[in-house]
Amino acid sequence: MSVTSKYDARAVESKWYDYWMKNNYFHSTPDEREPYTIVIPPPNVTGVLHMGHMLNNTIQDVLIRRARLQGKNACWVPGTDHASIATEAKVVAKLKAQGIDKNDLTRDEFLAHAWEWTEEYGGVILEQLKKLGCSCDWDRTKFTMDDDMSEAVIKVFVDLHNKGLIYRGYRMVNWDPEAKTTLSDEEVIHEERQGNLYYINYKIEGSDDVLTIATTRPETIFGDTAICINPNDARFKHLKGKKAIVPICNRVIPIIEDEYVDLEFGTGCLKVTPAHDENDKNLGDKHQLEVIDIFNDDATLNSFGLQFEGQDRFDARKAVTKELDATGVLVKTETHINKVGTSERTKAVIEPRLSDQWFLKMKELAKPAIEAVLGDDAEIKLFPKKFENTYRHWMENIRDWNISRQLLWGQQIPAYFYGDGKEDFVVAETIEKAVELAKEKTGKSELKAEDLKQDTDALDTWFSSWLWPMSVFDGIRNPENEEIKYYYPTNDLVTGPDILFFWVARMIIAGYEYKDQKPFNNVYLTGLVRDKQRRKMSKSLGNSPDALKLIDDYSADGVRVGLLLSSAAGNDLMFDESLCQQGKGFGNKIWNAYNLTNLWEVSDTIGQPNSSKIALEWYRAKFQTVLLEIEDHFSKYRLSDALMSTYKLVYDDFCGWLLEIVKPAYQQPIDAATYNEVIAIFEDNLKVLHPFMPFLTEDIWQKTAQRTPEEALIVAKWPEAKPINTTLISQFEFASEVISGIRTVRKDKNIAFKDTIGFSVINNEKVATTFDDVIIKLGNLDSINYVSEAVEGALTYRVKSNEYFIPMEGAIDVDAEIIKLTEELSYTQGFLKSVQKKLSNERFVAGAPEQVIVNEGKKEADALAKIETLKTSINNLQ
RNA sequence: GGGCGAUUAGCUCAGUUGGUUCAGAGCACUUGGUUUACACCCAAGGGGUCAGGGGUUCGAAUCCCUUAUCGCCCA
Repeated sequence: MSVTSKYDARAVESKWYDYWMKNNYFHSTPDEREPYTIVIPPPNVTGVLHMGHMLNNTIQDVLIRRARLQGKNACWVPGTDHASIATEAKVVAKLKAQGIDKNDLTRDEFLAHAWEWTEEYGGVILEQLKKLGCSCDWDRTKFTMDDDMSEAVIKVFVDLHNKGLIYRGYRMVNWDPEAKTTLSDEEVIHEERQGNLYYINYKIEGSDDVLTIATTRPETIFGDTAICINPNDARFKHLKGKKAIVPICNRVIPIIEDEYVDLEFGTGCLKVTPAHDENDKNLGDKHQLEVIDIFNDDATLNSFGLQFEGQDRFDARKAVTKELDATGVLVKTETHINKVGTSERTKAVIEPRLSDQWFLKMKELAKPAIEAVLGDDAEIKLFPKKFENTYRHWMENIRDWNISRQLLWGQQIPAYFYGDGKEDFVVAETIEKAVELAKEKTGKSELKAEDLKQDTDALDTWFSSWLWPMSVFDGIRNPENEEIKYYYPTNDLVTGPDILFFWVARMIIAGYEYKDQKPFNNVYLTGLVRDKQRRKMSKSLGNSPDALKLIDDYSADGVRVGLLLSSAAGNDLMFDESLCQQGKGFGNKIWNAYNLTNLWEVSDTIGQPNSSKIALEWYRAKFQTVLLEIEDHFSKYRLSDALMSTYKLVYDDFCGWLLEIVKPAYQQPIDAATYNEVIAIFEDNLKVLHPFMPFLTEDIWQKTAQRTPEEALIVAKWPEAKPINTTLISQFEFASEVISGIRTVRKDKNIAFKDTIGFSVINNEKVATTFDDVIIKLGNLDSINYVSEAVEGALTYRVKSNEYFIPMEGAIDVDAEIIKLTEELSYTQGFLKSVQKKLSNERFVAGAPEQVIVNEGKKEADALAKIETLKTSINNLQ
C-alpha cells in the first residue's frame, strides 16, 4: 500500500462524513441503552458559522462522540431558531431592495416572504456544521417555527395565561425604533456615550423669574408635564406651588416636590417627562401628572413636537437646541457622559415608551429553578462554577418578562379581542375555542370568528427557545411520548455565558414548570472567542476569520484541535490561527506515525527484541495512566486538558518514545509480535483521539484493517480501564533521564548519534535493569557496564545518586568537570540544609501530616546519597 | 453606583482540601541536527519577586486585609 507523507484532509473529510451519513451512525432512536442527549443551542436562522459556533459545536461533538464510543445511545438534536427581529429585518431589507414596503403587505403575504427567505438561507449554518464534523442526528433537525414547535409555544402561552401568570400591562418598555418593537430588559445593552447636558431656562408663571433645568434630551421638553424640586432644597423654596412655562410650546406645568430629585446633579430642578423615562413615569404616577407621548413609533416627533413634527429624535435635538439658543433660554451646554440603552440586535438607541404589552410573571416560576442550581442538593451543575453567582444575582432579582414583540415573524399571540376595552379578550389555542370562550365571557351567543380580532403582536423568540429541550421531543404536546421519556432530561448543555439568562435560566424554569424536571444535568459555559487584541470577534469589527476558510486551510480536525487547545471552560479564548496550525501539525504527526508502521516489512520468523517487549508493556501502562487522566478531565469538563493529555500521550510517549524504541534497523523487518501489538496500541490511541479528530482517526482506522460498517471507529468501543503497572512507569521515567543524559553529553561533545559509545554506571540507586536494552538502543551504546569504581577518562553525569560514565578519546577537561560537580554539590547541600531545617523543627514534625514528613525524610536520604556520589567523583578527579 | 471574577514564563493558560507530582504545560525563543515516518520533524537549553504591600502559619501562588490594573453582569 502506498501512502504519501502528506495527509489530504479535504478529500478524507468529505469521504468519511459521507460514509457516516450513509450508515446512519448519527441517528438515534430510543432503545435499552443508556441515553446521552444534547440539544444544540439553536443558532439564528439568519446566522452563518462564526468562531463562537465553531468552538461551541466542536465541544458538543467531542462530548457526543465520546458518549457514542462509550456505548451510550448518543443523540444530538440540531436545529435553528427563527430569530424574530433579525430575520424580520433581513426580510424587510430584501423586500425594500425589491421596491416592496412591508406596510403594503398583509400579515400572510409578509410571512410568505419570510418563509421563502428562511427556506433559502436558513439551512446554511447547519450545512457548515457538517464541514466541522458535527455528528448531529440530522433526521431530528428542528426549527422553532415548525408547526409542532409553534403549537407547543401557543399551548404554553394559553396554559400560563390560564394559570394567571401571563398578563397584559401598560408599562414603560424598551422600544427599538428601528425594528419598531419592544425588547425585553435582557436585550438592551447599556453603553457609555459622550453626550451633552443642556441647561435650559423655564419661565415662572406670573413673574419674570426663571428656573434652570439640566437635561440630556432637550427634544423631550414637549413631553414635560412638571418640574420637580427637592422639598429640602433651600435654593428653591420660592418656587413652591408655582407653575412653570415650557419653552417653545409655552405649556404651563406644575412645579412639584419630591425627595427623588438629586440636589447635587445638574441644577437641582428636574424636568419630568413621564412618557419617556422610567423614573419620570414613577414620579408622574405618584403625583398624578399628565402623560404626553411625543414620539411616533419610529422615534420621529409627532404633532406634540409642533414645528419639529416628523423630525428624527436626534435631528430634533439639534434643531430644538438651536431654537432654544436663538430664543435665549439655552444657558449653557456641557459635555456629559451618560449610559444609553441600545438594541442588542439593531444597535438602535432604545426609546423608553409606554405601551400595552404581554408580561410573564417570573417570581414564582423562578423558585424551583433557583433551588435546582443553587440549592443544597443542586441537581444542575454549572461549569465553571463561578457562574452560579451571576445566576443567583439575576434569578433573585428577576423581573417580569416582556414576551410580546411588535413583529410579524413569530408565533402570533393567541389573544382574541371581541371589544375595544383593554380586558375585552380571551386567550385560546384556536379561533374556534376563542369563539366559545368569548361567548361564555360576554354572554353573546351570536359571536362569530369574524367578530374576533387576534392580537397583532408576536411572541419573543426566547419564548420558543425556552421550551427547546422539551419541544424537540414533542414533550409539550405529548408529555407521555416515548421519546421525551427516554431522552429527557438531557445530559449536557453547551453554550455561551452571554445567554445564561436569555436562555439557560428560562429553560430551567420551563423544565420545572412543564416536566417538573430539570432540562439537563450539566451546563458547560464556553468563553467568548476573542482576537489577539482581546477584542470580541464580531462581524462589525471584521476581525473574525472566515470559518470555512480556516477549515480549508487547516482541516476540520486541525481547527477543532486548535480551538480546544486553549479553551478552558468559561475562559475567553484568545484565538490565534497558529493554534490551528498546531492542530494541523498534530494531524500530520499522527498520519506519519501510521505511515511509518505501514512502511515496515513484517517478519514471522524473527524473534521479538527484549527492548520492544518491555517498551510495549510500558506503553500499555502509560496508556492506562493517561486514560484515567482523560476520564478525570472529562468529568470536570476540562476538555482542553483532556486534549492536552491525549496530545502528549500520542506525540511524546507513542511517537517520541515507543515508535523510536521498536523501530527496526534500516531495511530490517519488524517481528510480527511487535508489529501486531503496535497496531493494536495505535488503534487504542485512535479511539481516544477520535472525539477530537474524528476524520483523521476514522481514516487511519479504516486502513489498519478491513472494516465492516459495524466496525467503524465512530461506533467502536472506548478502551477499558485496566490495572496499571506503576513500577514500570517509574522505571521508565528513570531510564528516560538516563537517555536524556546521554543525549546531552553527545550534544555537548559533538558525538554523532551514529557513533556507538561505551557506557558505565555506578548503580548506587540499585535501579532494576528492566530498561537497559532500551537505553542501549536509544543511546546507541555498545553495552552497559556495571562498575563499582569511577571510570577514568570519561565524561560523567548523574541521575539521583547514580553516576554514569561515557569514555572519551582524548583529554577530558578536568577543571571544567570539577567546577560542574562542585556546583551540583553546593546546590544539593543547600537543598539538604533546607530539608533538614524543616525536619528539625518540632512544630513542623508535630503539625504536618505523616505523608509529608515521610516525603521530607526521603528527600533527605536522596540528597545525602547524591552528595556522597558527588564528593567521591570530585575526589577521583583531584 | 451595586455585585462577581481575574492578575503565575515573551504568549495562552494549569496549579484540587495550604505540605516532593510546587513553581508547571503548550506555543514562541536560543543552540545543534537531513543516514532510514514526519523540517507540519528530532534533540538539548534559557526564561517567572506567582500584580504591589501587609498579615495568619512550622510552612502561602494557594487563606485574610489592602492598593493597583483589567474583565463581566446589573442599575
